[in-house]
Amino acid sequence: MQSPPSSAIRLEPFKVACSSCNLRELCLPVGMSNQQLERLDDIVATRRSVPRGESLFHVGDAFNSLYAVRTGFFKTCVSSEDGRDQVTGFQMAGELLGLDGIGTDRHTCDAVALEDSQVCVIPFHQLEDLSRELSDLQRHFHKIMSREIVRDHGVMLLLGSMRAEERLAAFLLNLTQRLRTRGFSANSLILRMTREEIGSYLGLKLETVSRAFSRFQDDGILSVKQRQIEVLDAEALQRLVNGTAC
Amino acid sequence: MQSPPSSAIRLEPFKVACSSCNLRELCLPVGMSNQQLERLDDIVATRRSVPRGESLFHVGDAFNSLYAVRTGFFKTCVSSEDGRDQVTGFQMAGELLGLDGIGTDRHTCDAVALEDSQVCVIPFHQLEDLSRELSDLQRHFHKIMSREIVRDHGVMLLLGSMRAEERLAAFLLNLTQRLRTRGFSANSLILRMTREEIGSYLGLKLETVSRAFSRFQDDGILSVKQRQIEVLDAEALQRLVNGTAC
DNA sequence: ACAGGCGCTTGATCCAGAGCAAGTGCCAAA
DNA sequence: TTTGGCACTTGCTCTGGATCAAGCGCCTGT
Repeated sequence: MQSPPSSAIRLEPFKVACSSCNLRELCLPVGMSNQQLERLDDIVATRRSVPRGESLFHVGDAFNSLYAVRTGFFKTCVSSEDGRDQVTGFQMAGELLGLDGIGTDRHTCDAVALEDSQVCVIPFHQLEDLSRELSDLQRHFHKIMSREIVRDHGVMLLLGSMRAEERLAAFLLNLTQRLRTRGFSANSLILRMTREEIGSYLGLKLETVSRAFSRFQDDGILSVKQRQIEVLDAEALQRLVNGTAC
Repeated sequence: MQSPPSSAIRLEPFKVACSSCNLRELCLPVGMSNQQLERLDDIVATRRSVPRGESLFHVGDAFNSLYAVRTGFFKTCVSSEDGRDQVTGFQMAGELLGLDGIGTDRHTCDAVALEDSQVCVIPFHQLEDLSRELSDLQRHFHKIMSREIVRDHGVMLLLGSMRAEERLAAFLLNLTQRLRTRGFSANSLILRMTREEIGSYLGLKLETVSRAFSRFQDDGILSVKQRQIEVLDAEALQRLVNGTAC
């Protein structure tokens, strides 16, 4: 069950500090005082680089740490015994990876870097120890887990009841929303994933995703040049998600 | 946003005790010592009865407590602005409700009793306080949240990549598995939910669910009499889920 | 015992998205 | 610069499940 240590693993020796990280308003430290942040710095001691295409962890790997994305972009995917594959999420800077492993002490999904990425390693048992001391940290960690559950429910709603174009619209709005939070333009984005990965996430085939992109372009909602997307009419996307545009 | 206090609310005045509950091996107390259990008893002080068809909480309700199902059966559902509805789960004895509310201090789904039910009320902030003292409790609570995330990923896999009959087979196997854990027969079960609710959970229309049941009956996999189901060939269900039966 | 209604089944038709196939465009390696 | 391959697009056909419609059966309340 144990994967061989990946050649991708590179531990960075230099000092890592949540307290001086420009993601501290997005990441695990949200809402913590400087004093508390120093305690967190003590346990988040290492970073790890993951080149594009490599895995941060695999299904079945022993679970020891959570990972906070510092730079780059990941997908997580689960697969059934017979090889069916499902992308369960895409993670960008400031988001946590590895929550799936807590329940069984083994990771239950693969986390794959979609571009050269760097993560902060958060040894989980130390995080638990520290969160017994710092109630702000404890509370925030619980909120992060809960929000992941709520996010998953949103994806279920999407998969269970939306049509192809509605799904893609919801996906694009979600992406631009998260990019905006990170200070990027709300209208221009570069997709880090293939049509097939988008399709897997949305429960569609890659051809259907491609056709939906083309349709959006024909309708003047998007400009699509391969993975370079310009959102020309965000309200139209929103109307699609709301089902108003039928 | 606040729902009026439901006529369904009935607080039970008598003593509640996790330490003597026959669900303690399934529920929040898993793995706790007797001494620790007494501390938990102190905060889980009340029960609440929820008659069939009534809600334990609604979307938008203030979040204060988690609820452990003591008896009965619930569904949780989310809905989008335009009224699309999605059942996100079914909960039976020993399972927790309300984890969705932690992230925003508001519930993000409705929890509806599908039969007359009783839940234990677990004031969340007291649970957080106590779990800062009892690392076993803390660890177990984290595992519960993580498993919920993993469960949700499984549902995404189902919704994203399985065919109708495979979905129903997976659903039935999951139900019988959970019933078995609770000491019930693995082969005979009474569904507490309608075809429409099953369909919503599985991303199918009620007619499709009904047809799949009929098909399973024709194939000798199930005996179906309305909501009374006999599993005649569990291996066939398993093969369907594995995709082996194509 | 009876009536009413809801939940369920089943048949017939329709259609969104899957599946298949061919062709294009872009990037990377030789 | 050329070549190969992968990602993507697009057209055509097919099909699983949705939709529409009719009828049945089983509770529940009177």
